[in-house]
Amino acid sequence: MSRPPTSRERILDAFEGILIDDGERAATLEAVASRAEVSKGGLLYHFGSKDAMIDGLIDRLSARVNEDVAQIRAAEEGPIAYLLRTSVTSQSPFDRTIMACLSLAHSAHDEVRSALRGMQDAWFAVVRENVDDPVLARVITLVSDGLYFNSVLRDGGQQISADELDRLVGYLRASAAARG
Amino acid sequence: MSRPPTSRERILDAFEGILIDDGERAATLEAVASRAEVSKGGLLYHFGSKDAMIDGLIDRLSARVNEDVAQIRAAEEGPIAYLLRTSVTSQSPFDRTIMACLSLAHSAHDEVRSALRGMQDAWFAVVRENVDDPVLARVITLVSDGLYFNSVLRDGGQQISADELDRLVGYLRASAAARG
DNA sequence: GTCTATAGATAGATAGAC
DNA sequence: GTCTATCTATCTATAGAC
Repeated sequence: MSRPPTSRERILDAFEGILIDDGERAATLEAVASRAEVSKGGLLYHFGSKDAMIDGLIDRLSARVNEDVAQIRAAEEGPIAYLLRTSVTSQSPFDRTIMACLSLAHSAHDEVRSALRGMQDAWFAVVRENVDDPVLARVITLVSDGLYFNSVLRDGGQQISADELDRLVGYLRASAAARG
Repeated sequence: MSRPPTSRERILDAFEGILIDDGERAATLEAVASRAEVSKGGLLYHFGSKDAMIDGLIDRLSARVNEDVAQIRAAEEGPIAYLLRTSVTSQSPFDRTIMACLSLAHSAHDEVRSALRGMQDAWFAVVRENVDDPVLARVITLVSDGLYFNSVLRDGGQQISADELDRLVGYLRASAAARG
């Protein structure tokens, strides 16, 4: 387990880091290579073009979505609580991949948006397995989306507090218990 | 009223259009100038730098937020319904300004994020004027944020349907009537 | 107030040595 | 598998004519 990361993984980590910290425009091949501590030529050996590097990030997102859905299903506190708590950015590898893809979503890259829609659809499906009322299920997934939206605009310190998140989770779980 | 738009306004419109259609990277001075049908030099007479153009967009956002908050307060169907219905992107000038600023929010530009946070805070304050329960008020504004989040990932055709939006509005208004 | 021309920096990508 | 050197295109911004 826990081998030292390959160059390929370090490059994707660096790409994510620059996208999160400084946005899409800053994520040049040179900047990514420098942060990953390889040369531009070295980077281009692993990803033959910038588009190929973006495809690599999309593949990583898809893999992590699948792991996440399995964890939502298995969560001890229940799927609603797990989904909402993990929607407040915690700097987990999965969160970082989501935020990085989000910063690419506005560009012409349709594949990134499509992968993020797939993530949303998977989340809605898991919630529906546990919430009969489709309107309430939509409210829950939209609150989750709203928490991600806020992560884009607010740093850790300005995010929703643990207390308020607890009350939010309690409110929506109670609604689900009462209505569906 | 309804004078022909000034060059300044046409430049901001073009800037928004490119940000929405093709993302931040496509919004070069040359592309904006071309879409606004002025030369690069002509653009730089009105906005001395790209940062100045972004500041112009932020000023436009702030002005339109103020108008919107007044309209939420005056809305006949009530503030909750008005806020949620206008959170589904309708291609109104205000929506376009929001989506354009959103595509800049991931970059280093802190002022853009700050202006968007101000918008969210103003919305939350208006909702709180009409919803006593702070948790429910937070749910409502997060659903609104979630709808904007979805607008980034989905075109008009894929967005939430009018029927589902009606059910959503009905559900949250009923919750507010029952609890606060 | 709008234009053309151009400077200076930096982008993505290729070639080829090691 | 990683590097340096280099090509070409494009970016932001300035200068100065009209």
